[in-house]
Amino acid sequence: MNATAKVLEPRWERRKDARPGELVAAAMDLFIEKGFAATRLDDVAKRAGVSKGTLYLYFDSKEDLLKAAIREGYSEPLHHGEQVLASFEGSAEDLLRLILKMWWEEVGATKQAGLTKLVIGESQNFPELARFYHDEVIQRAHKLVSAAMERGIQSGEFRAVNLPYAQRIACAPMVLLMLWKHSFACCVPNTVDPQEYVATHADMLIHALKARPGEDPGRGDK
Amino acid sequence: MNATAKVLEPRWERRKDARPGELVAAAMDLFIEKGFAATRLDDVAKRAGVSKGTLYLYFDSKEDLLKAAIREGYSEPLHHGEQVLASFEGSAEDLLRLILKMWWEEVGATKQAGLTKLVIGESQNFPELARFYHDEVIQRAHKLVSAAMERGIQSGEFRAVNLPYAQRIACAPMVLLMLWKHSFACCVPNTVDPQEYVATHADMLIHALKARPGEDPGRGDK
DNA sequence: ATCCTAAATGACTCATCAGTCAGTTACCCG
DNA sequence: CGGGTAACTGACTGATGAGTCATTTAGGAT
Repeated sequence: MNATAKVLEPRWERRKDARPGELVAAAMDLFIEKGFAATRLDDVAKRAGVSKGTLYLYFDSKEDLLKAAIREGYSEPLHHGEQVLASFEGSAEDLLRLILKMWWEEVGATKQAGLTKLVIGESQNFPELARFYHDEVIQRAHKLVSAAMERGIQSGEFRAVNLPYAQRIACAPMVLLMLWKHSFACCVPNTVDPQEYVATHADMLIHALKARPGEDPGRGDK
Repeated sequence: MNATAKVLEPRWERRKDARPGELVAAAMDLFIEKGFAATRLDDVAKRAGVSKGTLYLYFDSKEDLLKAAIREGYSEPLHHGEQVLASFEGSAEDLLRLILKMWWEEVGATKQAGLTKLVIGESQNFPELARFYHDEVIQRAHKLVSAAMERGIQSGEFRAVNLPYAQRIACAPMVLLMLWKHSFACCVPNTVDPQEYVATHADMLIHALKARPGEDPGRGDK
């Protein structure tokens, strides 16, 4: 070392405000990369540039850290989707296509998509986490898609499908593509082009929903 | 027990042929119930009525045991599906509806559905397992659905959709319902009726696929 | 009856890691 | 400048569970 180092270089800094965010970011990366059980809190702390003790100054437990990562990862794209829904002025078809496109661009294509897999995998071990994810993420996403479809049904653009189920079925291919990307995609590369997948899904969905003169209107009030 | 017991009752029996099957059955139950990491091999052995040492006479490792459980769980329903496909004589619509119905009855509604979740969750930690599942289960299921859709396209009953993608999109809601049942269903009960879900999916899918006179026959582009 | 061997046992090792806490030190305030 | 405090450290504990292996014994062979 040099002469100044032993005097000036502090071994660490006090950064109370920045720590939680840095820890959550590190945790998100590692949870997504390795899975929940296989991620060591020592590694999370190291990546965030602190020791494990510091981690426990800001989070109660490993589960608490995961919950924070989920909240962090999904709140923004969901908020964006809700804004678009509120302000969009166009056909229900275009709205639905836009929502699917945004879903992929802002969640599916990002690393956050991996969080979905985590939650599904850990839901048995952490029921409270599952409930949290259900209420804060799934419900909001479902409301978005429901609202777009409902708009089309009201205007007569779509058939009167059984909304709570049709809406789930509209979401399923998007969720499964996210899961695919974080499970089989690495073992079996280049099998799915997300662009084409989402485009095909949107087309099939619209085709399934569009009202056509002289046809059965759907099974809406089953 | 009785007077003869102390002489005649053996502490254990030699049952070389029956052990592997019993161990796999026990492992499947516990893996599905608790997840892979949370399942202790001591418990698997206990449920199968043997000690952990015996387990290692028949399986190399915990991963090996999981692989055996997967092979055991899916080979029969897949085989049944392939038989039906080969012998079915009817419209492509009816074939597709039948396949979805069988999928739910023979896999989705049974405990085996939980294995899908396991594999997705552990795919990062065990890439070889992921590849195995992809080749032995996913590929075969995809071929089934593809073949049914292809039949409809050939006969002019269905539109000429982008088959590799449309087929994935047809499977996605089924897979996601299986995952739902083994993740959020226990925390948020009674939200989804599988019968109605599968019925709605089948209707939407057929609606999306059916060729109609005077409409664009092709890939649903605008 | 008794020998032989392989099926079965279960106590053991050893590595892992979440969570703790007594001690250390940056940095603010007077 | 030098005291106080709260941010930070990292060695430690305690629990857990996969995988091992020396020992026991069932049960067929002779």
